Amino acid sequence: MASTTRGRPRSFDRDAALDKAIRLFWRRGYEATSVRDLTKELGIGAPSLYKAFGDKRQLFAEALRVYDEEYGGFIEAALAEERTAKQAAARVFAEAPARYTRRGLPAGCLIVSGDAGTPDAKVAAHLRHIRETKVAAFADKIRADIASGELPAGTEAQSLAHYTMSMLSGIAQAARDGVHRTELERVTRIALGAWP
Amino acid sequence: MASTTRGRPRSFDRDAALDKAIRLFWRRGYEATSVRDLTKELGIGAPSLYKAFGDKRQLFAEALRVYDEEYGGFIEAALAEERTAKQAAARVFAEAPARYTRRGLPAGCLIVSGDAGTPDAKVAAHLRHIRETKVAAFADKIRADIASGELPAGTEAQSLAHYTMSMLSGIAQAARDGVHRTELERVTRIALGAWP
DNA sequence: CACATTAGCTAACGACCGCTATAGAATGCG
DNA sequence: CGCATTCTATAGCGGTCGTTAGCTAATGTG
Repeated sequence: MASTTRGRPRSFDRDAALDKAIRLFWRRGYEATSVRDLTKELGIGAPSLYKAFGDKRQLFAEALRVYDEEYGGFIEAALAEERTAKQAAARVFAEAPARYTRRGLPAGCLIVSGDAGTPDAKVAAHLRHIRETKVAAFADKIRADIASGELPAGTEAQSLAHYTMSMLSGIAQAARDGVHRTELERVTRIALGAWP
Repeated sequence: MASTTRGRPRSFDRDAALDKAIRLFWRRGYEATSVRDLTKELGIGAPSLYKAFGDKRQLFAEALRVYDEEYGGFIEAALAEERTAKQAAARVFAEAPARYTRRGLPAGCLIVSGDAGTPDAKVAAHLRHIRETKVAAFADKIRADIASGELPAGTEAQSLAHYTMSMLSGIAQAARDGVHRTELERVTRIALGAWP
């Protein structure tokens, strides 16, 4: 019992459908993406969507998780792989403009703007939590560098982390407004100059 | 003809109602603010709202205009009143954290996030245009300082303007996430360090 | 007073929202 | 085959969206 393959098999590729949902949420945000939009884009009926993904909120949560792994996870990668916090910041600042303006993908960042204008408090809180987690991770790496003497003793870790992530939010928003990659790269080059 | 006071007089204060509408749009954005929300908050019926302000889009446009004069115009003021672009940036960076976290007012900035998540292309384009205008105004002042030798010859005016305004977008978003004024002030203090 | 003019109220329109009951189609198992 | 199980398609639920028609109320003008 609790067998694996009983009954009629699913007639669509769940992963491919999820990827399409990710792009739709990415482009329009949670609120402006309707279930009808999703069923149309995914090429499936509403009941199939609900069977496969739960409800709209659960689908969004899963989209967020996969987005963060596949598209938005470059921040965690930089924090993990670079030796110093400043090198991580430099790498994030170098990569973000391209990430936020990829051809064939929506501009900006789902985690920055996905909850924009939704009255759904749970969705907004979820995204805020993800953003806060990223700030905290950056602050941790900064603190480690302060402790090791890599960064000056007076450095305000939390504020420098907020600075860096706010800068990313800002250029993600600019990307949505149509600012080009090369210009965003000039902006982040300036931004790195504020680092101690 | 085209007389001033004919017919039944309006039973509510139009300016006060507009101010309430501004705050509602500011808090929730264009899309998430329904006409019903507005009529409830403004204490008037829907037909009165439509008579006094046109439709929802026109009301939003008027809210934007007045917001920019009363709440968001500190950027233009700084550009006009400060001698140098850097002094203007310093003033904007000093003022913005308080502006974005005023007690009794919504957090963040209507012009930054008012169009968030709306499928209404006209509304989005309108706000984008306002944002672009502000970037351009900043870039103009930077260019003047480059011409006068106040700023180094190699300074990228457009990018420095984008940097400054993206930083403001970023902290406006952070303010919406609940980051406090004092922390935002530390962030903008860091941000000013990137200026030449 | 009668009348034109303007505002307010009730109620509703058609369209869309997220979601689902119901019935039929496709599979594995016996 | 017959049957349980699982997915799909149609159609529609109750609710909200922005907006407005139709009527009443309140004003200035004659």
